[in-house]
Amino acid sequence: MLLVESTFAIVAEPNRRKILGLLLSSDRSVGELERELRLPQPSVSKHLRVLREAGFVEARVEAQRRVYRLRPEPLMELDAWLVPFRRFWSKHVDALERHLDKQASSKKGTKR
Amino acid sequence: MLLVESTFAIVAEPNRRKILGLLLSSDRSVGELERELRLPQPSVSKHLRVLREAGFVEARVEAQRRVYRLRPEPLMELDAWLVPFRRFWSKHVDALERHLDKQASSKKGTKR
DNA sequence: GCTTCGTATGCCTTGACAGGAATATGCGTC
DNA sequence: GACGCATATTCCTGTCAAGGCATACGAAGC
Repeated sequence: MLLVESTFAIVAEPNRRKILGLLLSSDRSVGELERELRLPQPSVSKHLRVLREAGFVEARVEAQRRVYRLRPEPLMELDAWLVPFRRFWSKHVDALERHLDKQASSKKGTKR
Repeated sequence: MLLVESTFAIVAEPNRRKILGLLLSSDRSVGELERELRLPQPSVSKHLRVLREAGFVEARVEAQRRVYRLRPEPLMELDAWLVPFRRFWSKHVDALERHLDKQASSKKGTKR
């Protein structure tokens, strides 16, 4: 069966992050996720299983469909891990502003 | 050569998280990390290389040693990804409390 | 210039997933 | 109860990264 994957390993998978992002705005069935992500259905089901077993999502049965919804706890764990690092970089405000400037300018298409 | 690994994949590795945690309190040489983590030296060097190439750390040369120090940017990226999820769970965690407090703005209609 | 210390790199093996295809299960409809 | 739709599971395969080991490299001291 599936081995112990940390919270971090689970969100390391790009398609799983996309699933979480979609569920952020609203609950979705497997078929909806399948279409929006343009992934084969077995792939979606497998990712959902990983997410479900790790507590990221839960499913409710609705007729023949399973509608998945987001659960906050695992991502809160991830967030908690970041806390001491946030304290660290808040001491480096200059670096922070440089970083945000770069991001903003690259979004606007302004080359450095 | 090493392939491009996402920020997420990089922190998914437990030993790398330990390295980041140690560098949080103070800069450290490879040998210090090696002893504190009880890892073989090549392993430490390899993890440091991954972290360095992804911008998590940088090294300064000090005589024969290389002293590594933390850089905030990549973890800030990770933090940025979490922002919308924080908004999500803040609606859920203290939903009850907020419900009572928000009676003043009764016209808002904040249900889905 | 040889040795030693500190660190990096190369090679190899192993294991964990992700992806694809086929198949199974489960529910609703007729 | 056969069929069809929605989802889950199984099997197989390829890939890629971590770990172990040996070795290379570079600086410093003798």
